[in-house]
Formats: sequence, C-alpha cells, structure tokens
Amino acid sequence: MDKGDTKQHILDVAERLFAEKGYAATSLRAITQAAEVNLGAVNYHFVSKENLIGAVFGRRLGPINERRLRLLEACESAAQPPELEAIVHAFIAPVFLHGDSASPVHAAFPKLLARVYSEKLDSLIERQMEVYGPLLRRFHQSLSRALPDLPAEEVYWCMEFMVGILNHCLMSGDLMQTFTQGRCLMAPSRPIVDRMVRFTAAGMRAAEQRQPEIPTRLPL
Amino acid sequence: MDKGDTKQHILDVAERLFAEKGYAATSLRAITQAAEVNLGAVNYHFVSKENLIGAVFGRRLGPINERRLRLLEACESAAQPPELEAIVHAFIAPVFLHGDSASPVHAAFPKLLARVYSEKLDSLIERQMEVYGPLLRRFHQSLSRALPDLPAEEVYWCMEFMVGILNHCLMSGDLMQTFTQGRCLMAPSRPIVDRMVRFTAAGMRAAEQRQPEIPTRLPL
DNA sequence: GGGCGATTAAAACGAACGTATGAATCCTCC
DNA sequence: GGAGGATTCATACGTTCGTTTTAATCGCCC
Repeated sequence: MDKGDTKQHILDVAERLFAEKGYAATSLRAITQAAEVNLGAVNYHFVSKENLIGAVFGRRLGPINERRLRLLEACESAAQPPELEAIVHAFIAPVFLHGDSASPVHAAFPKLLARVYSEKLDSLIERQMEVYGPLLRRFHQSLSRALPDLPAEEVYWCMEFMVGILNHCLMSGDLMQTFTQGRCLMAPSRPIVDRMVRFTAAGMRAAEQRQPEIPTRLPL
Repeated sequence: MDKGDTKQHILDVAERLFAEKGYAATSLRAITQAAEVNLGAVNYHFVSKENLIGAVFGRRLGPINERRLRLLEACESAAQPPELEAIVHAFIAPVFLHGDSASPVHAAFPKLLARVYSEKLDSLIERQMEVYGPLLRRFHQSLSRALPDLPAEEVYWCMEFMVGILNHCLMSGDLMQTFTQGRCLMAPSRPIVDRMVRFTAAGMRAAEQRQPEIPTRLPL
C-alpha cells in the first residue's frame, strides 16, 4: 500500500459503511477489516471514531456547499429576481456531483449526508450548524426574493420540505426500489434532480399563493 | 408500580429514547434506568432488544395505517376522482394523531417512525415491507386516479417526495427550530399538516403537467 | 548503509453491551 | 394464610466495543 494511501482508504471505506449501517452500528473493526488495514491505523491517522466521521464529512461537505453557493450566485446574476427553479437546483444538484463526478467511490456520501440528520451526533450537529446555518440563511434570502409574497417563516418551512425531499431520496433510494419492485431505481442522474426541482418549486409557489383555507376536512 | 404497568412503561420510555438517540445508540441499560425498572425486566417482558423495538412499532403502526386507509376510503367515496389534497392529507395527518391525541407520551413515535427509515434494521425493514407495501400500493392507486395524466412510475416518485417531506419534518423538527433560531417550531398542529399537504399536492400537480424540458442549465 | 521519524502490526485493556441465571418478592386465589 | 405462578431483583457471563500500548517494519536522507 502506497504512502498516504491508508488514510484515504480508511476514509473511503468508513464513508461507505457509515452510510450503509450508520455511525453507532458500524464498528472500527468492521471498517479496518473491510479496508484491510490494521485496527490501530484508525486511531493513528484519526484520533478517535468521532474524529473519523468528522474527517469523512470535512472532506466532502466543503466542496458541496461551495458549489451550492457558486450556483446560487450564478442564478442570481442571471435574473432578478432569480428564477425559483434555479435556486432549488442550486441546492439539490451539487450533492449528486461532488468529487470526480461519476466515481463510484463517491456515491456513498450523499447517503451519509442524509443520515447525519437522523443520527444526531453532537460533534457533527455542531459542525453542521456552523456550516449549514449561513448556507440556509443565504438560500432563504434568495428564495424570499423569488417568492416575494411568502412570509419569511413560510420560506423556512419550504426549505425544510426541500431538504426533506432531498435527504429522503438520498437515504432510501434503494428501499424505494424494493417497494416498487424495481420500477423506480435511484440513480444520481439528471432526471431525478429535475423531478425534485420541479416538484419542490411547485410546492413553494403553492405556499406563496396562500390560497383560501382548505375546508375543515376529516379529523385534525 | 401497578401490575402490567412495567411493560407499558418500558415501551413508552423505549419509544422515546429510540426516537431520540436511535436504536443502536440506545442501550437497554439506558432504557431501564430511565424507566426506573430492573434491567432484567426487558428480557422478561420482551425477549430481546430487537423484539422490544418490534413491540414499540407494533403498538402504534397498526392504528396509524388503519386510520390512513379509513381516511383514504372516506375521500374516495366523497369524490370521484378523489381530491388530491384529501389523499395526501389521509397519508400525513394520521401520524400526528395516534393514540389518545394530545398525550405527550405519544409524541415520540412519529420521530421514531421517521428514524426507522435511516437505521435499517433487518427485522423492522421486513415488517415495514409487509405493512407499507400494500399501503403504498393502495395510495398509489388513489393518486393515479387523482392524477390521471401522471405515469405510474412518476406517481411513485411523488410518493417518495411526500414521504420525504413527512419524515424529515417528523425527525428534525427541533433541529429546524435551532436553525431558524426559534422562528419555526415543530408542533403537531393542524397548520403544519396543512402546509405539508398544500406543498405536496402542488408538487404532484406540477409533476403531472410534464411541462417542456427545463432548459439545460448549469452542470448536471 | 545506518540512523530515524513515520507508519504498521499484534496484543491487550477496561468499559459497556445484550443476555442468562437463580433467588427474592409480590399477587392472586383456594 | 399459605401454596404457586408471575414478576422483580441482583449478579454474572461472554462478547464486542473504542482505545492504548509496545514492538516491528518501512522509507528516506545525510
């Protein structure tokens, strides 16, 4: 194994296993065994398990969010107010397009990214807050411009729905494949991104219209 | 402690802790300690940890899905084709309205329900498949009727988005509260359900319209 | 080519886990 | 009121976990 290779290899395998099984359910032994490296290597290159998953995130999250911001700026300078679909696209697309694109090595991270929302590791939540906070506020600002009639609070709700759609698709694409008996398979291809963008943008526009109260229907 | 109380008490506490920390990260000792019962009580009343979470699910999932189906039938007999918003409502609302409604004891389950999508425990996935499979097909059927121009495969995608919105809101409502600095708080109240319903239905209608291809924009 | 920091390897540590065991206690019913 | 099943309790077992330690090995530079 070449020099410096072990560290990257551990990161790759850890990313995949964490994404598949979750943080708590994935042991360092499972990782080092799958990576065919010594158990001690993890505590040598990374200090602890918690630090390892921190490194897994640090490697990818930055580039993704940078691309998000770049796309957002692009669609803001392209039109004023910016096009709604373009904003949503700027948020969703970069997740499917990190690192050297088609490399299967990178396919695991989106799932892991989605998973961190459920497994709430304090150390990661903290980092997520630092990184996601400003990012979300930035998108909130753009969305508010594209949806001038939507109250600020409602914009946050729309963003929550957007994140939900994205994360769920990232996380349980294969589950869906099973449910639909293979009819819908989750591949990080353009059609899926477009589907999400179209769906989300339409939902946001409907929220803006503030149509008359839905008639009190069945319970709740 | 009254007779038969221990078992229910364990279920309640386990439900809450599993929802908060996840299955793998929650030890039986943490549960029994929080419930102030003996460690052995878990293995006495429930055989194993895996069986415990199975019992937690079994207690709630049935009633929720029954209510979903009842609402679905209601809105199908109310209009033909059924109203789109009513179908979506039938799927979403029951989750917020299980057991004796406002009881805070029951507030934890929705989060847990959402979490099982990320922590994929084989035993639960199996059960989920059995229960969710027919349910999803049933909703697929209704949605197809309400969205006659939407191909069957696209209906599944829309349902995936719907589940994503629901689950994400269930799971990270408190996280959102933090992000938005308390501006949006997640409470199982009617306004939130309506927000989700409106958003989702609009997204589905947009999917149906199959508008002209979005012009090739930025990468991916 | 020998010295030396960087890395890998093997083994062991204490802690925490899920589970099993057997005695103690409670509750019910005759 | 005491027999007997149901339940609770304290304790221990074997495993696995994350981490540590100590020795062996590699790679490079003077």
